[in-house]
Amino acid sequence: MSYAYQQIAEEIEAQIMRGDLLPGDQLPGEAELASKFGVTRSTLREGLRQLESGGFVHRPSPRRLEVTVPQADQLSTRAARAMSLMNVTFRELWEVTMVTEPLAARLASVQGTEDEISQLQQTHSALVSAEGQMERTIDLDEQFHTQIADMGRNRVLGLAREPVVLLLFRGFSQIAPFAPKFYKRQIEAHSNVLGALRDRDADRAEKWTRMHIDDFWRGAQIAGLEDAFALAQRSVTP
Amino acid sequence: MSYAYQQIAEEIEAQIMRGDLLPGDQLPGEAELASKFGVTRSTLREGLRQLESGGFVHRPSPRRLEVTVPQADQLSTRAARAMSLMNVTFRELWEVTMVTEPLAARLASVQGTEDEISQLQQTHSALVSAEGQMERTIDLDEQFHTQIADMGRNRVLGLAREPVVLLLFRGFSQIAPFAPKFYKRQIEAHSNVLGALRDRDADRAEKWTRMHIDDFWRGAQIAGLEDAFALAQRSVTP
DNA sequence: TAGCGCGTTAGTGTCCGACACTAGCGCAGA
DNA sequence: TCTGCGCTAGTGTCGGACACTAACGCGCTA
Repeated sequence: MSYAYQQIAEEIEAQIMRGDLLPGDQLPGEAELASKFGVTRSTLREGLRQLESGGFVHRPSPRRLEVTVPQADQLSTRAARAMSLMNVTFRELWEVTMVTEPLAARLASVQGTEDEISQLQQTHSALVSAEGQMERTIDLDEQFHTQIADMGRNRVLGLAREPVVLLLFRGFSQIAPFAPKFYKRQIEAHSNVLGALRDRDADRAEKWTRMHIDDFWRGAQIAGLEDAFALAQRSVTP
Repeated sequence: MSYAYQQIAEEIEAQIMRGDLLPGDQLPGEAELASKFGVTRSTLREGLRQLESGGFVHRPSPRRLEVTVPQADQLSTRAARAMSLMNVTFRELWEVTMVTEPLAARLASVQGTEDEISQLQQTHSALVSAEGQMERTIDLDEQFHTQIADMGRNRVLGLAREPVVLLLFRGFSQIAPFAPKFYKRQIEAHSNVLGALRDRDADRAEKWTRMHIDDFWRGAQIAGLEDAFALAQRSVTP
């Protein structure tokens, strides 16, 4: 509140929240902004960095600074890292996932398009043929669930569940060695969820999802992970 | 990735995630850091601003820069503003709240201490005596639910629900004028939830919470808010 | 006339040096 | 030993500078 760079960031953020600046709007050059706020470019730039990392502005090209809506994946990554630093346990993650994913499935069964369902089928097929490959299985599992969440047309659910699921499913890498048959059970569960979605059967989709997540939990118990800390390791994205 | 200030922020953040830097650790002075990274103070400071706004470092005193875990309320505020900018609807918020709050109540009935229950009672009493005062009712309502969520000892749930509930309950200000009797119904519902928690009755606590949120939704329907956008207005915190 | 290539220019990322202000340390005095 | 004061180091801000390049406009050519 007291420092100039902070005031600048807050002021511009407030203008965005108020609607004075709309996503897509281009901001003036740094020199102009600096003189408008009565500070040096160095100071102004510190404020801009803060806004940038908050996701309120970004540079589509080096010469263009424009207002944006914070991106979902940026928020998810931040949240996941924060949770990891807070040493949240798999139990905490699981308890939440037990309510978000069944909801996602229910919504998807109502809102999902045929197109999305066949895309989901493709992801599922890829998962089937990845049996035994841990890293790939984790990625595809996460993708399967995220696709379902997207089908539900609920961005709030998307934001709330993404970091949680991200951290939880990473735990599969610690479960798989203890229970190799989990690959098969996972495939079977996904297959049942997919079928329910195809039939537009909300209750069945929800029920199978719940059982699926519950099964995951049994795996975590076998691996002794219940109260272990979940780690956010950045997966290599080449 | 390419700019120096960004590399610095990423490098330090990585050290924190990796555990090379632990929360509470003090960082060297800016001059020393700058020379360590081979950049000027100005450039280094831009990186620090980015870390600061990400919640990874903070200044307890102007002379001390230390590593921190991102604070929950900071993340919630960011998420709430992002959701608001994404023009999320009350329907989306409600659908998620319908699963988070009942879960919170269930966990609270198991994990909550007697002390916390009596604190909750106090919040409830304050709500009763605030009947008719909209702003105060909204604040106390949010506090009541947040206290329950905290009782559940699940930080993931806390992070996931906070921004959602924050935005949703603000909508009460648009419902109240249409349905003045909602004050009474809210008080009654809270009272029932409180009773269930006192009896450690998880099912009843969950059920009443669900009904309570559902009731809220009926109010939103009466006010025609179902697909209206939820706004994140910063409440004045003096 | 329309399309293309090239030079110019404005704007960004980074650097350098400087100064006021103050938190926190050490030292001197009681 | 405790208290008060000056000093120092470190932060926030300033002003100016320079290399590099994206974007614009201009003229040239077909």
